[in-house]
Amino acid sequence: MVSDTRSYHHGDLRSALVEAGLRLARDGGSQALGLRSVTRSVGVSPNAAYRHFADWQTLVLAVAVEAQDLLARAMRLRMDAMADDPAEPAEGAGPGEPVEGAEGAESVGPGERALRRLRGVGLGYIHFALSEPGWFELAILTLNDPDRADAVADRVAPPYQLLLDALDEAVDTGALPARRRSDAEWVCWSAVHGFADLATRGPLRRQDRETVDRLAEHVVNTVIEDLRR
Amino acid sequence: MVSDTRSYHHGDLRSALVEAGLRLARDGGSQALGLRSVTRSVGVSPNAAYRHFADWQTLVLAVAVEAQDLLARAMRLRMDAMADDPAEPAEGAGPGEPVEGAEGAESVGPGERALRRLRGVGLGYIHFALSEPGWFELAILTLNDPDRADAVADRVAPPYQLLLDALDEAVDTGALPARRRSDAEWVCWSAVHGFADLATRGPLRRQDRETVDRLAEHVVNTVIEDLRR
DNA sequence: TGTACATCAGTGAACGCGCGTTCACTGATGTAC
DNA sequence: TGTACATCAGTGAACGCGCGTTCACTGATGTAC
Repeated sequence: MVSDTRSYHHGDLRSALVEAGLRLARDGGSQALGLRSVTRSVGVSPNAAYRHFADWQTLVLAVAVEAQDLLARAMRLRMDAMADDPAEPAEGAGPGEPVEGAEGAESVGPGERALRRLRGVGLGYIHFALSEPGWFELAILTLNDPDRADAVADRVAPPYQLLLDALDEAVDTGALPARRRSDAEWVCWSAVHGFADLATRGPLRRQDRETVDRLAEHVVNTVIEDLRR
Repeated sequence: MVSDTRSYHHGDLRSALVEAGLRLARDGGSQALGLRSVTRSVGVSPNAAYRHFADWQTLVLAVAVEAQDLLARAMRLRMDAMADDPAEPAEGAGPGEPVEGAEGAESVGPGERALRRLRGVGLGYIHFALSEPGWFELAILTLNDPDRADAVADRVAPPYQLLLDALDEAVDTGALPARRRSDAEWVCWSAVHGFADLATRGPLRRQDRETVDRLAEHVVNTVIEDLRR
């Protein structure tokens, strides 16, 4: 994206490959991420990729990390939007507008804000999965190769970090009883991730968006409300 | 499995292929289910499969249905075992022994029984996923082909039916407030399925079994307990 | 009870395809003197 | 300021592989008369 001078040397092939991978995966998921299809999409010979990645898996991993960051970004947007206004922002997950103070413009307390951000974590996760199933699949992808997987597994996934932070914030503000904090992330993550999977690949996959959105809110609200008791 | 006379005609090639598929998928998941690998494993030429299946996807679907039944079977075993004894049965998911009245031999009320069976649904699902990840992957597999997927999607999945029944039973016995019944299956299924996915493919995948079991019980108990309020 | 013949359930060879990877290479870039 | 040369970042062709599927076939089975 830097050099427009199409020369023999590409300029920044590495980023170009990752970007192309992201573009392909958006429609076709991880399946679309062939080494040949990615290089073809950039307009470069297949083996050119080996100048920048040790092998095919490394390339896929690099794209997956990017997808994880996109997921985290979408979640953050949703969290911020919900903190200021409990009503859902107009449009889904992508790089959309944050919807400046729509109607309920009176400020809310820190506890309520924390709860809203916690809901935003879950709904952001789910809505990203629904809006960008290809990227979502990639973001949660784990490769089978035991050694390889650790390369990504060892970094704390940004989406996960957002959940942890939101839970801590909820405890700090008194919105969540401290005794309920322990292992709460697994209850939340399980419910939200499970719903996302059911809604994208599972039996809810063909339900109309409205029903799915309603159920998503029901699941997220139920889990969070119950956690507070 | 019927004819031992290894003749030119196989006898029951269809079942033999499905069984071989199950055997291969147990170790290698859906990835191991190639048309060639399955026929090879039976000792038959690749195209012989076309006498019994329209194409490769149909074969995979037949094996997936079988895996779904295995999952349901394991869940039923766990449900029955837990109904009589809240302690976990000695061994996991497979065709194990039901563990006849271990220690707490006094009978329990129908409400408590219903709750235990509901817990059994969740824990049976999770433990099957942990013990037989290959089969589990296949059981929840959905093919991308839009027309094709319906063939399996249209049947009510036995594991799902077990959940619905257990929830209804819990309401009937008064163990679960009727007002909480609506959409409860999605809360339960999301949490349990999500945990199973996190534990088999996700970040919990390398945790020791003990920790995972503890978390599994925590998640299942939390969701069910909270549902009762 | 025996024979002719249709049907069934497999075989063997080949199809085209796309994959990840390796090899020897060459054009472009930048640095030392 | 110009030239020699090492290094870098690509190319083009080929590798072996395994895949799902199709073709014409043949051996086995069972049924009608």
